[in-house]
Amino acid sequence: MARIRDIAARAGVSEAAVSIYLRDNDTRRVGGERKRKIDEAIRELEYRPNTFARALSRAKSFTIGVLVPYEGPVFRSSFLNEIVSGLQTRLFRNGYSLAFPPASGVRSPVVLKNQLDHASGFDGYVLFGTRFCSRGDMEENAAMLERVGIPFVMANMPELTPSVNQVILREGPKANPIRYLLDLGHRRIALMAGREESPDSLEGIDQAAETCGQYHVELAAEDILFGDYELSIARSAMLTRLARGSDLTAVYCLSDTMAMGVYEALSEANLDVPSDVSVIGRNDSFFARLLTPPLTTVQRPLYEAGSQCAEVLLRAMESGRSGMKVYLDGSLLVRGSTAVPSER
Amino acid sequence: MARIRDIAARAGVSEAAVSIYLRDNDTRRVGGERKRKIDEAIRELEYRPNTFARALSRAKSFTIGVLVPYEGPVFRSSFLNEIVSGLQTRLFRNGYSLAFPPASGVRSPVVLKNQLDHASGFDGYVLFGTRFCSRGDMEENAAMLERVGIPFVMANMPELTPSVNQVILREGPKANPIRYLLDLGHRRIALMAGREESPDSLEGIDQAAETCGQYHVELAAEDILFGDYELSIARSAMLTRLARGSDLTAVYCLSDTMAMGVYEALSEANLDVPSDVSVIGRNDSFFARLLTPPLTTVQRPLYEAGSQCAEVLLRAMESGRSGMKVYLDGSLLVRGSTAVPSER
DNA sequence: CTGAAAGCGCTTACAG
DNA sequence: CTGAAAGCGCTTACAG
Repeated sequence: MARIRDIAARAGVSEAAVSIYLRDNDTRRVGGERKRKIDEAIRELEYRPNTFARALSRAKSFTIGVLVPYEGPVFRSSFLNEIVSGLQTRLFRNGYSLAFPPASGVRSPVVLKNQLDHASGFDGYVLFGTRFCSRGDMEENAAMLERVGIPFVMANMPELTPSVNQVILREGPKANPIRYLLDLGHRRIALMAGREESPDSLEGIDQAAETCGQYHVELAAEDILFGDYELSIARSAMLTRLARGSDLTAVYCLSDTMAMGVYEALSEANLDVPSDVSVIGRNDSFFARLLTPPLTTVQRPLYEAGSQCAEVLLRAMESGRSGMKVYLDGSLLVRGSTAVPSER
Repeated sequence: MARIRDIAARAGVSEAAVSIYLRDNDTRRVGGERKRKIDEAIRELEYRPNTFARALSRAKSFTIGVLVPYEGPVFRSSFLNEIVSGLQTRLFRNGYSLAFPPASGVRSPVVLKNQLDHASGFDGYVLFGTRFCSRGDMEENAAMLERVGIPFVMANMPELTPSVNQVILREGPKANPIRYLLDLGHRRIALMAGREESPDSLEGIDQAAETCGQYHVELAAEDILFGDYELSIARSAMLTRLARGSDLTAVYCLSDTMAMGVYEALSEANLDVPSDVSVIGRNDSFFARLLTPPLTTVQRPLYEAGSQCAEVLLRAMESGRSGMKVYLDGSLLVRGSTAVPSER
C-alpha cells in the first residue's frame, strides 16, 4: 500500500505538498509542474489516502454510526431498511460512510454501550429504536449518547426528552385508521400491537383507546393483541383471539407484515376479508397492494424519515444544535381490505 | 472525549500500562492495585478508545467494507439485504464492523474506485455484483481489488477468474425449474430475465435454452423477457409479450419480485394462475408463499451465502488464501402457481 | 511557493 | 512489573 511518503519521494516533493494538493487541486501552494509529478505518482502507485490516518489527524472521519441496539440481523426488517435507504442516499451525497458497529448483549443499553466501544471518533450517530427497546431503555440510550457529546439523531421513537434530535413518525390528522373503521360503522375492533413494552405499541394503544372513547366504544383488553411485529406471531395471536368468539368486525395492525399474519389467520378461520372482517395495516410496504384483497394501510414516509434524519444530523454536525424535532405524518390509503360491517 | 493520556494521568500510571491492560485484562504487566485504578478512571471518564487511532497503530481496523458499486439505495433490495444479514451476523460475532462507503458515479468500476477512496485501510471487502454490472465490469472490479492487495470475496456473481474468492449461488441439480415445467408438459415457456447485460441473466438464459434443447423445445427469442429485477418493469414486459398472442403456458422469473409483476400482468389479461399460465419465481422471498396462489419458487440460501462470504473472508484475512470458491445450490419449492398445461 | 517539525491518539518494542 | 520513546500515515501551523 503506497503511503503519502512514497508519493512525495517519487514526485520529488515534500509530504506536505502532496497532502495539501490532495485536499485542494487548485491550491497555489503547489506549482504546476510539481502538481503534474504528484498526479503521475498517484496514478502509478494507485495511491489512496489511509482512511484512519486521515480521520485521526483531521479529527473528522466522514463516518456516521448506525446504531441499532439489537443483537440479530438488522437488514431483515423492511421497515428499518426503508429508513436506512433514505439516510444512505442523503449522507452519501455529502461523502459520508455508514458504519454498523457490532452488536452484542441482551438489554438494549448494554448493546449500545458495546457498539459505542467500536464507534468512538465517528462524526455522528443515528440511533434506532427497536421493538426490544422500552421507553426507559431509549431514555437511557439517549442519555448515554448525550454524555458521549457527539451529534446524534433518534429515529423510530415517539417523542422523548426535549434535548434530543428526533425524527418522529406520527399518525397525523389524515390517517386515523380507528376513526375510519368507526365511521364505517364498526363497533368491535381489535388492535394488533407489536410488543408489550415497545413505546410504539403503547402509543398505538393509547390512540386507539382515545379514538374509541370519542365514539363511546370500548377497546376491550382482550381485543388488544400483540404480534411482535412478526407475521407468524400475529397469526397465532389472531387465531387465539378468534377462538374466543368471532364477534370482531375489524382489526388495525401496527404493521403490514402483521396484517399478512391476520389475513392468514382469518383465512384459516374461514372468515372473508373484508366482508367478514376489515383489516388495516401500516407502512404501505411494497407488497401491501399486491395482497388479495389489496391491503388498506396507513402509509408512512419511511424513506423521507431517513433523509430527514440525515438532514438533522448534518445540521447538528455543523452547528452543534440539539433538540431538533421533525414530525412526519402518515395518511390512510383505502384499498380493498376494508368495508362496512355486515351482520353475520 | 477522554484520551488514554487522561486515564494514565488520573490513574497515575503510564499510557503504555493502560493500553496493555486494555488489550488484556489478565496481563501480569500491570499490578492489581494499578489495574483497579485504571478501571476506576475508565469508568469515571467513560473512556472509549478512539477507533481510528487504534486502527492506525494496530494496522488492523476490524472494519469490512461492503462494496455495492451502484449509486442508489442499496437497502431496498430484499435480495441483497438477506445476504448482508448473513454476513453481518457472522462478522459481528468476530467483532467486525460493516462499513458502506459512499457510492457515486455511473459505470460500476468508476463507482467502485470512488468507494475504495473512502475505504482504504480496511481489513477486507465484500464485493457485490448488481444488475448494472456486466461481466466485463466485474472482471475489472475484481482486478482493481486484487491490485489493492486486501482480502476480498465476491458475492452474487457467476463464476469468474479463478484467483478470486467467491460464494456462488447456482441453480443446482435439485432446482431446474425449466425442466420441471417441461416435465409437466409445458412446451411454450417464457423466461423473465433481469437485465440484458447482467451475468446472472445471461446464465439464466443459457441454462434455460440448454434444458429446452434437451427436450427438443425451442426457447424463442421473443419469449426471453427482461424485467430488470423490478416488479413494474416485469409487469410491462409481460403485458407486451401477451399482446403478441397468449400461447404461453408457463413463465420462469429470475426473481419473486418479477413474478409478482407477472401475476399482475396475467390478472390484467384475465389469465388465471396456474390454470392458464404457470409461474415460477426465484429466491423464496418471504412474501412468495403468501401470494394468491402461493408462488412456486426456486429457494436459494441467501442468508447462508452471506455467512459463507464472512467465513471465506475471515479465512482469507488470517491466511491470505485466495481462489476459494463456495457453491450453494437452490431447490425448487412447488406451491400453487404451477400445474399441467390445459388446452385453451 | 516550499519543507521540516509537531501533533492526532493509539500501540509496540526497548531498556530497566 | 514499569515508563520513555518511537512509530502508524496523515495534516497543519510555522518559518522561510
